[in-house]
Amino acid sequence: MAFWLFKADPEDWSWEDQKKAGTAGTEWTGVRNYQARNFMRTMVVGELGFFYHSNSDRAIVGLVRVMARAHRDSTADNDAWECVDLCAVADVPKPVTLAMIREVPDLAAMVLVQNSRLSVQPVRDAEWTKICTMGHVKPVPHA
DNA sequence: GCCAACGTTGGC
DNA sequence: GCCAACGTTGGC
Repeated sequence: MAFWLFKADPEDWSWEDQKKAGTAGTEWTGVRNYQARNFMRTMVVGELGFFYHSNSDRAIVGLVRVMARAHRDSTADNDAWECVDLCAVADVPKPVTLAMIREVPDLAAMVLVQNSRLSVQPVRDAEWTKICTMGHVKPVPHA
């Protein structure tokens, strides 16, 4: 099971919006980048990801779970673009900011740090564990 | 609001 | 297939 990170501009789609959307899963629409799409294609139902607020917040604020494998993005005007379905699983009680992440040498290799432009990205196991600790996240079982 | 980094487009 | 020009993202 792999871990992921999903970026959202909170002005477009915030963690509050994700939580209000319920537990059935909502389409993670709008990705128009092949690298990000390809990562979504490899996702499996049950995998977990961080929900990251870009722009004004710049922090990991929640955990999400993959509820459906990649399928056509209904908001796209061609078949090239796909999305997975996600649902909110848990709050990060103490949001982990980008600034905090940058201060931790063990997290310097994170895609979040290395490539700020990629909106869907993998997270290494050790990075996942470290950030969960920093955020006071209670252990969430893999579904 | 600025700008660096990156991805995409299109001319050749 | 290369690369310059352009648009977008996102950190600051």
